[in-house]
Amino acid sequence: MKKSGKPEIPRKAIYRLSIYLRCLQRLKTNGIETISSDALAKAAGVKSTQLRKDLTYFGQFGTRGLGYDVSQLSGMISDLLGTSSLQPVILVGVGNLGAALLTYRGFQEEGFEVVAAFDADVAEARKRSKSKKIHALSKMRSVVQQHGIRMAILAVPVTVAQEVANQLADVGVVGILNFAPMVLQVPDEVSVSNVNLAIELENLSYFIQD
Amino acid sequence: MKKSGKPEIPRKAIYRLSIYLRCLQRLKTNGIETISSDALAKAAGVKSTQLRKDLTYFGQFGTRGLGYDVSQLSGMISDLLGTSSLQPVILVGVGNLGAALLTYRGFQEEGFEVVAAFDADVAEARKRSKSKKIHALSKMRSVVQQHGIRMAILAVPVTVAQEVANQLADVGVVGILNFAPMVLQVPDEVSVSNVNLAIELENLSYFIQD
DNA sequence: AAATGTGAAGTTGTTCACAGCT
DNA sequence: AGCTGTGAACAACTTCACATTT
Repeated sequence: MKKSGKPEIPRKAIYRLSIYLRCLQRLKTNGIETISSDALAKAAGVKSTQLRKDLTYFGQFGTRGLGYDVSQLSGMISDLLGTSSLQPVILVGVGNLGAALLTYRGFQEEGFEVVAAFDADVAEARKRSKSKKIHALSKMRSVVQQHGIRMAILAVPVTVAQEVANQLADVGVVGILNFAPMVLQVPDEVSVSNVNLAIELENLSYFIQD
Repeated sequence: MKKSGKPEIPRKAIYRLSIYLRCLQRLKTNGIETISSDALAKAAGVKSTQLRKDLTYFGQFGTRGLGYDVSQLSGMISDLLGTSSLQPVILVGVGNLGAALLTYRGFQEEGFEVVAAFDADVAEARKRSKSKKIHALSKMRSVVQQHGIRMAILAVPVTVAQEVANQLADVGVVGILNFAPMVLQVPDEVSVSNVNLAIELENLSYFIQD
């Protein structure tokens, strides 16, 4: 993963900010207006000093003696992360996993809209998903340009992942959430985040050994 | 995540060992018998010194001037990770995501077998998945005991995730791969690995800002 | 010559201790 | 009194430099 603009906030802090945001959103839903670093840290599963340090990387939002304004803080974090407005994304590869991700509501809930899906075999893909958004790979460029797409979810087989990643970079996608179990080679301006379910399980397997 | 037995290998090194294992398996399939730390590191997307350091945390497997024996090294790593024999796991929560994970072949390919799935509403779950493995939550204990299950994939709604996690811990599961977007509270002997797709996307969103 | 293994140096991330607001 | 903000100490991880083996 590469960072372009502000190199100052640690990668891990960014990750935790997303977690804080999730917690803050729940608090807001529950009508809670103010929260201390201690309570929020507990909800997020981190130490309170770490939470405060993470926040000071990009500003000062708290009131001493009182805590943080839930709604203000969640606004600041989502501004920073770039999710304060709905972001359009595409999904490439409508196999088992891809079809499931198309129906997954979690993305929409957190501010991402899957505006289109692509597959090498549109007919087959349509059998797996009732979604009307499925297009041939050749349509990628026009859809990306039309919607101003910057991010893609890549759920194609590992054998074609690199090739499709190249195409994505070529049509102007700069962020790839990669589900293929391999390390993608991409141009500098493209960031990749990897999700590998088998590796997660394997990891767990190590940690549960006596 | 908690570690019980060997505290000496860094968490991050364990994660990378899984990646190396994936690469080694591919090499083995392609009939390659020997590989240098440099080449393997490149395939895994890390520096070669890091790879060598990671390996020395649990032994010495290379031949100077030559490199590593692909098949021997992959054997050593999967022994360490505890995936050298097929591991039975259960899946809890057959909603959108859960149903998809049931059809996902990646787990089987990496040495995990989903032997049973559970849902609060078996009838509804059966509509989403043709799998014959779907049971009521109440059957968890007997299945876990019968198959000697130690790991579970948790894909239930966030509202019931903690409750189901408690049940899992109660019936003797010690490893949970958690897809619910929240921090689970579990007993010390239970390890949790979190996968949060929305957070991954959100993260990416930060890194692609100009 | 080619490649591994490793102590030491360097870097990054986390926690502490406490100063400073409200 | 309660809680945030932060420099400094600490811990974890990564990289370097090079000795060592085949």
